[in-house]
Amino acid sequence: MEQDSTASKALSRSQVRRQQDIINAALAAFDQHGFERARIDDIAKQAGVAKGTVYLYFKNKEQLFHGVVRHVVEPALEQVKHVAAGETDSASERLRQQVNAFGQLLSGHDFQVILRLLISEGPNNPAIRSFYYHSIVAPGMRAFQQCLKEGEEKGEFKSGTGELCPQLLAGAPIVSAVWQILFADFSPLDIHTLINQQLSVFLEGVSAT
Amino acid sequence: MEQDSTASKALSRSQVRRQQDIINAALAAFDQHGFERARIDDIAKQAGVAKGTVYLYFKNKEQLFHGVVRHVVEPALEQVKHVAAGETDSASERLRQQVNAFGQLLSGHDFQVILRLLISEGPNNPAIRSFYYHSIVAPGMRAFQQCLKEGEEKGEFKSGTGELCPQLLAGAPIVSAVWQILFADFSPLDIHTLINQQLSVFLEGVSAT
Amino acid sequence: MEQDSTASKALSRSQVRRQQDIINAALAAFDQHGFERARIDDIAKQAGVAKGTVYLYFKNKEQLFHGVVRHVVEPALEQVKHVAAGETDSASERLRQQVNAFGQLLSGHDFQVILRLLISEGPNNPAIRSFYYHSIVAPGMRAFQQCLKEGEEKGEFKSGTGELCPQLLAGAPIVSAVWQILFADFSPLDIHTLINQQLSVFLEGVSAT
Amino acid sequence: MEQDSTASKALSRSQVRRQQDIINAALAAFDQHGFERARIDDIAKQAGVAKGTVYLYFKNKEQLFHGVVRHVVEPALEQVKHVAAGETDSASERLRQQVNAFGQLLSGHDFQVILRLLISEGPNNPAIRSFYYHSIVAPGMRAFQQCLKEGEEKGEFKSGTGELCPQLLAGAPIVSAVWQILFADFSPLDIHTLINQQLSVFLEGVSAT
DNA sequence: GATGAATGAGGGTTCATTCAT
DNA sequence: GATGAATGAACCCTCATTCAT
Repeated sequence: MEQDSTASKALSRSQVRRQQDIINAALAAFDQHGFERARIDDIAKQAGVAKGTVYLYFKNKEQLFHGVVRHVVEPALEQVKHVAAGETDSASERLRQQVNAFGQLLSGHDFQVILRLLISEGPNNPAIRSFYYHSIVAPGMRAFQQCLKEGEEKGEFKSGTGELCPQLLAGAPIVSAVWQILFADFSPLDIHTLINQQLSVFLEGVSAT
Repeated sequence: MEQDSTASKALSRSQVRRQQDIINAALAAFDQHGFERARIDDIAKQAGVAKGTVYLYFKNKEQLFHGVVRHVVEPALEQVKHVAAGETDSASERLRQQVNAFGQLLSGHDFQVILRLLISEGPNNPAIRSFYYHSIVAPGMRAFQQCLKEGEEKGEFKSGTGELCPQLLAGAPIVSAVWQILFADFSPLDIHTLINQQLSVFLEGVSAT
Repeated sequence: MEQDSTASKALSRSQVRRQQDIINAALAAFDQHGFERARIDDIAKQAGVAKGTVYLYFKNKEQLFHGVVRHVVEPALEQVKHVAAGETDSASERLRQQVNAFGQLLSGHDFQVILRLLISEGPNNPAIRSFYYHSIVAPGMRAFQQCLKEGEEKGEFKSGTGELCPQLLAGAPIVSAVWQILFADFSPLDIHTLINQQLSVFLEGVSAT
Repeated sequence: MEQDSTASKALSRSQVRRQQDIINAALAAFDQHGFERARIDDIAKQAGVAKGTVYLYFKNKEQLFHGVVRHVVEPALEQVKHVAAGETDSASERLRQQVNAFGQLLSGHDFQVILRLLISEGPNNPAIRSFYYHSIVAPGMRAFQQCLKEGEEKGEFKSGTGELCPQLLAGAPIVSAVWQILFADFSPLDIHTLINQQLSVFLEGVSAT
């Protein structure tokens, strides 16, 4: 009944647990050393299993990488749908919620690791890029655009707002995450501050009057 | 006296040429395969030198990476200074120029490669991050902030604008570059369009009236 | 009392069946991939049992190999005794029968597989070589020699024939089998043709007059 | 001028020496343990080079195997041509020479090792089988058949001899080699004795009278 | 200075064997 | 007894770096 829809084979409770352990160990190792330098041996040790066991759950290192990405991204999908489906009257308010939700995701450490891994390995890994794009990015952009359009139609936003690139709204979250990855130890940057500033300026900039 | 300020030893004309060849070959290889997977062997072949020769110019692969980053970043430093020192009366106009210049940089392929490499290898390479931060990023952010402050003082921008994070203005260029790296083959995104939209909305949002 | 003389433990009917299944699967796998490259996993799957089950019937891969060899060789032992004990008057005729019987064995696919495995693995496996030598080869050679001697004594073969190496008569069957293993796909060779030609020439060459 | 016709790349004197060392070490290791169980590490050590060096001379273990086979087989090709081109008047005499030459080859340890390796690995390695068949076996068989035909035409051999399978004459050498590989430690068998006996009986069996 | 053959540590992956269920 | 998940030693091959020429 409560079959996991994405699992290729039915796994027992303890097997699921083990797989999670391996994924978490891999996430930590990828974070610390990057994909290439992460050692399967270390991941196994960290997960408390033998090296060979990793290969019972993932065909090879690349599939393990896929597993890690899915593990971090999938829980966010629900959230994305939920926020996108929000039914607030005010377009501004919905935009605030959506951008904040997006920022919430990218402020989490795991998501930043995935972003970094994606940028590192993505160019040689179209499959993972495709998964990420179609499951998170494209829906997110569509939701942003929908807001902009509706806001314009309702007269809340000035004319032309609906034609803006939705990527504009991703600016603050993305910049924050990249800054966090690269420059956090030279100068801190609070992601929510940045997002709020962006939202304020943006909404002011597109408001109808 | 005719010592090159960054090189540890004086290089003859042909040696400089050779070093450039190696750096260009390395840039191409790092772009194509990422830092870890790029082979010194291939780089040497591409540069038309023997493998050992690479080690005459760079102590090891990591120093070669540094060389590549410097090679791409240094020419931009002049430009940054120049734009920052621009003396246009209008703060809006200077901001436009500065953000456009920043976007110009990040729209170049080489700079996108460096951004990607930085995100990939930076976390394990504080030196390179530091170099990049202090030579490009910090000055850029200072220039942005200076504009915002002056604009507010002159009454061109509304009160509070000078306290905004300068990173806000990096949003469009950074998002464009990341998008280019990851999603260009799923959906195109023109960097200049995005920057212009961001500038319009932003300036509208902070204008004094 | 109803103990199987070669098995270490009494096996039930269904267990014997299982053991046979495993042996047959192993024979097929050894044939297809050779001993080293054959996977216990595949053998188990092919035999319709779990991997661990193989180890209930055979201590390890080498013992499984022994089992396979015995499985193919043992049924032939009866035949060898029977033919060797043949009581035809004519020495030529008995020789014909014996060599043909030998050829019959070696024309079978299973026996060719065993020959190949023996040549591959025998050098590192004196036990298996010894078993094969003492159970099949030595008796066979003795039977050949007996024929030659009796034929000479009876005046059917010329003087000195009894001193010929009995291995001479193994020529055609062995060459055929090796040819089959190695060169069948470049040029066919019919084992029975070769044996008949050998017998004709040989008998002509040793006949008394 | 004295360029080696088979080498893909020109090798210096010392490189040729090194390649020979590696081949010899590999031959010894393959002999002792078989192809699969032979360790590149051991081969390198035995050859007095580092493990990586083996891969400078051979792309992988299989190419090393090819190299070993060629190394043993190629020197024999000259001999084969020479003997096949012999111009003795008597067909019997030429046959004697040819079979003895064949036996000479197969009595050498190296050739026996190659035979064993071929039987072990050949079934999964059509290329090596093909090389062996076309360079040694087929020419040998043609030479035998030519002798038989000419002997019959000259009236030296009885009618029908020209239609015999040439493989008949390979009997003694092959049986000797296989015996040597498998049963030498149970019962010795002198290859030249066997060959001489085979030749005597055969020639007696096909002589015209 | 330039070369490229040689090095050898290192890592992903396989697979015979074990053992808790 | 039967299972198959878990183990971890073993091994092929790669590649950054060195150094004799």
